[in-house]
Amino acid sequence: MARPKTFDDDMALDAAIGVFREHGYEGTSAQMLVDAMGIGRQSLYNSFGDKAALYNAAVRRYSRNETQAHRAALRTGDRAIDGIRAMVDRVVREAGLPCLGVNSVAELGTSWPALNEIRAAADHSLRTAIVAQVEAAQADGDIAVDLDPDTVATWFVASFSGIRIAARGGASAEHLKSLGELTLRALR
Amino acid sequence: MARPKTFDDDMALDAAIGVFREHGYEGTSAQMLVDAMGIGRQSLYNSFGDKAALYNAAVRRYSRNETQAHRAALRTGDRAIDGIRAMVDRVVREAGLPCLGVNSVAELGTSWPALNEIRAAADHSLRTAIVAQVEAAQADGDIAVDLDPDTVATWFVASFSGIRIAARGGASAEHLKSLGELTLRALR
DNA sequence: TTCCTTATTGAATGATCGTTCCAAAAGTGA
DNA sequence: TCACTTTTGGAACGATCATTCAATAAGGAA
Repeated sequence: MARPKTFDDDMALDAAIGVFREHGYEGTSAQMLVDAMGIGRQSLYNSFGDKAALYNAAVRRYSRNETQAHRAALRTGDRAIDGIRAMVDRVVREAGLPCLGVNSVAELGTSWPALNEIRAAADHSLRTAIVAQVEAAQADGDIAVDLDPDTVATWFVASFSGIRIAARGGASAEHLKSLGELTLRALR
Repeated sequence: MARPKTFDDDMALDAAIGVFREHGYEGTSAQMLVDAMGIGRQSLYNSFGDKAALYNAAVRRYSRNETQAHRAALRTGDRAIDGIRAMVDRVVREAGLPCLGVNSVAELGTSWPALNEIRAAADHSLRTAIVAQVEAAQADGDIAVDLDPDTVATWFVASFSGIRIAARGGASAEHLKSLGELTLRALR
C-alpha cells in the first residue's frame, strides 16, 4: 500500500496528555506538543486534526483511563466499602499529578459541546459504578441508608476535584489523606 | 501637578477579574482586557504593569474580597455552627460564577512564586477565622471534638473547590446543595 | 496664561500563534 | 525494480500575541 507511520497514535496521545494536564489548553503551543510527542508538525495535523481535536482526543483517552482505574479500584476488597476506600485512596495517592479532567473543567467550563459529550460519557460510566457500589455498601450497613446513592456519586466526584485542586495548590500528603478520610466520614 | 486619571484602578481591576475568572490567564488577551476594562492599552500598562502583574493584582483583590465575604458569613447567626453553615451556603449559592482562586490553581499550579504568596496570605486569613469558629462550634457540641480544627479548615477549603468545580462542570443547584450538606455532615 | 507632568490615543514593534504548502523520503504490492 | 501512496521535515503563511514608541491631549501649579 503505502508508507506506514513511524509512531503509535496512543503513545503520542499520552505525551500530549502529559503536556495538556500540566499547562492547560491555552497554555500549550503546537511547538510544545511537537516536542513532547516526538513527531513532526505535519504528522500531528495528519493524525489528530487541529489542536482542539487533539485536546478532545487527549481528554477522551485520559477520562477513559481514569474511569477505568476508578472502577478497577472499586472492585477490590471483600466488602463493598473496601472498594470505595480503595478508590478514594488511589485519588489521594495520585493527586500529585494534575488531573486533566479537573483542569479542563476549570479552564473551559461547559463552553465546548464536544468536550461536554466526552465528559458526560465518562461521568455516566463512573457514576453508575459508584452507585452500584454504594447500594451494596448500604446493604452491608457501611454507608448510611438515608443517603441517595446518586447524590453520593456526585459527592465522590466533587470530593476528588477538591482533593486534586488542594494537591495542585501544594497541600501536603498528610492533609490530602485527611481529606480522603473526611470524604468517607460524611457517609456514615 | 499633572493630568489625573479618567478611570478608577479598582473598577478597572474588577473588570479584569471578570475576564480572567471566565477565560483564565492564557485564555485572556490584552485586547480582551482593554475592551472589558474600558481603558487604553497604554493606560493598562502604565497602571498595572504587564499582563502577569495585572493577573497577580486581580487574584490578590479577588482573594481578599472572597476571604472577607467568608469571614463575614462566619460571623452571622447565634451559634458558631450557624456562621459555618452560612459560609457553606454562600459558596453553594454563588458557585455559578467561576472562582478565580480555583481556576488560578488549576491553571498555574504553584509555578508562580508571586502568586503563591498572594494565595498564602488569603489562605492564612481564611484559615485562622475558620479554625476559631470550628473550635467554638466544638465547644458548643456542634462539631465532633475528635477532629483537628486545622484539618477541618483544610476540609472546608477543599470542599469549596469541589463544589465550584462541580458547578463549573454544569452541576444543578440541587446537586450543589447536597454537596454543601455533605460537607457539614462529615463533621458530625 | 504658561509650564510641567502625566494620561491618552493609535500606530507599530518583533515574536509567537495555529496551520498549511511543498518537495523529499520511504515502505508496500506488483 | 517500478509505481503508488502516505509520511515526513522544513519553510512559509497570515493572524494575533504582549508590549512599546511617539505624538497629542489635558489638568494643576505658577
